[in-house]
Amino acid sequence: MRSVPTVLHLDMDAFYAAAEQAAKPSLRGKPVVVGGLGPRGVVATASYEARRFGVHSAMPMAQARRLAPNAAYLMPRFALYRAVSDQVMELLGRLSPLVEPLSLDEAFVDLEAGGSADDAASARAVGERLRKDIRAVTGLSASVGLAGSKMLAKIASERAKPDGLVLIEPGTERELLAPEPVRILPGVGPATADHLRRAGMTTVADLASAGEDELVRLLGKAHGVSLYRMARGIDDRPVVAERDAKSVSVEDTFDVDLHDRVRVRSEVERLAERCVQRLREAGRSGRTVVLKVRRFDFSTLTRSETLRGPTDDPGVVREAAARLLEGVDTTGGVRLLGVGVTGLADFTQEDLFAQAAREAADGERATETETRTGRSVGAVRGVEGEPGNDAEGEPSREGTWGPVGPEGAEREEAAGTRGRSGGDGAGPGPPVPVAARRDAAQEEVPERRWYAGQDVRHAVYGAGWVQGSGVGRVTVRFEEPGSVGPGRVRTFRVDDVELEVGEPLPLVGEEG
DNA sequence: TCTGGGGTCCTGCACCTT
DNA sequence: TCTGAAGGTGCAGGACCC
Repeated sequence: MRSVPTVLHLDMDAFYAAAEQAAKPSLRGKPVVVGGLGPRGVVATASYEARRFGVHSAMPMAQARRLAPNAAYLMPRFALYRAVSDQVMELLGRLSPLVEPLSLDEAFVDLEAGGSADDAASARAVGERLRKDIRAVTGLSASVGLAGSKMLAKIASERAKPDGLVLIEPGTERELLAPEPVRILPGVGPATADHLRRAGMTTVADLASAGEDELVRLLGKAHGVSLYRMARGIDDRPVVAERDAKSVSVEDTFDVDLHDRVRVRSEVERLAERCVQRLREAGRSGRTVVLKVRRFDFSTLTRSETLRGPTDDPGVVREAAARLLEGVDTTGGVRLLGVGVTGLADFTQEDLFAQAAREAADGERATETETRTGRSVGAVRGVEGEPGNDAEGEPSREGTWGPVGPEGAEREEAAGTRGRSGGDGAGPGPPVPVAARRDAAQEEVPERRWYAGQDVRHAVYGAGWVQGSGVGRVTVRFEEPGSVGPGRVRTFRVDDVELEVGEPLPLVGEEG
């Protein structure tokens, strides 16, 4: 808690949807919904125009389509969002060395640590200038909250939305929070709110007057203590710049529940390989392998196994995940599978083994190697019984073809669904999984697939984006972020050789 | 109506070691 | 040698966040 409002919370307004509107002039002022387009997709972000129809984040896509049938439904394009996010984070970095990104579109900044503000007036000025700079550089609007703590800065930015700035003067927080519903406090979700409601507490004032002991009794030690403090406006959490990931995971929801046990197993192995690929890209290894299964009835269970040492070997993770699957009953069907790795380290058991081997080979300091854990390598690898898996181990890191762009893997993450269903004709359905793409590429030239919102380039008409595709045709609108007014629409055969995948264009000219 | 994906943190229980 | 308490670790599930 500070006596000056120098904790800044930045939140980009309807970020994904706003970025799409900035990239596609014909969508400006229109309802836009970004999310998974498959039958089990959900809304990631809805533009403010779409929100007027009742569409909001985490809503099933099918429901969103019923509420706003005329909205534009687009797949997320993380390469674009990440590029914009990098620009924004760069601006924040100029204000302070202490910037804590929460996601692509949100961050805390400690203005005091950066010496950029030391009272309410200077903090407000910094916030307003930041909003102007963000608009100039990205073309997008952002909301800013300023307060003496992270909790209140976040509440302030929520109140500032859209496109505003709210400063909460230190000293006024208790009074401000008292009448608010308990859900305003971080960490209070639907379950906790319901729990509290049953105990007769619906407002922050109710929590503050209930006392710490009562909240601990209801919610447990950690949650109860922190909630009591927050209810009284006390939040001492510092802005933390560096935070190491603690786990890496991948998961897929299937368009149709899987019943075939062999298929389930092959999907688990494929997910394990994708997980290890991500792990390796991050330069990490992990010790505990986690399998996640969501069954037909939405019940979810996890199974985990801790290895003797950290690994980034796809064969080891694949086999561990397969072993975990053995103990799970999948009769009735599986709608989601996931594989994750926790207990991350910057080295692998194999590194230690190699190091120990080198030292042993040197033969000079035999006693020193005693304490190393290299001896358990045999166990980690040996259990798997796959001494040769290194050769086939590493999955393809490119493995894309046709219209699936360089950020294919990211779209796959966000699409939420997999498989071949063509959807409703407005889009070609979710992208083809990496493994399937690799297999197909080896066999024959597959039909090219395009998805709604995708960037394309035509040899004659230039840059544009896919409006929809189906029955062998793809419809493209030719416009760029800087275009004046909606661009022209043309329809092509999906295999038109003059049409190719395009790169996201900067939302604002290079000068911006 | 029908519920994504990638995370973090906490709790409770079982088991093992000291 | 046996027993019980305490603490650490592994595991599973739940809640929450963006």
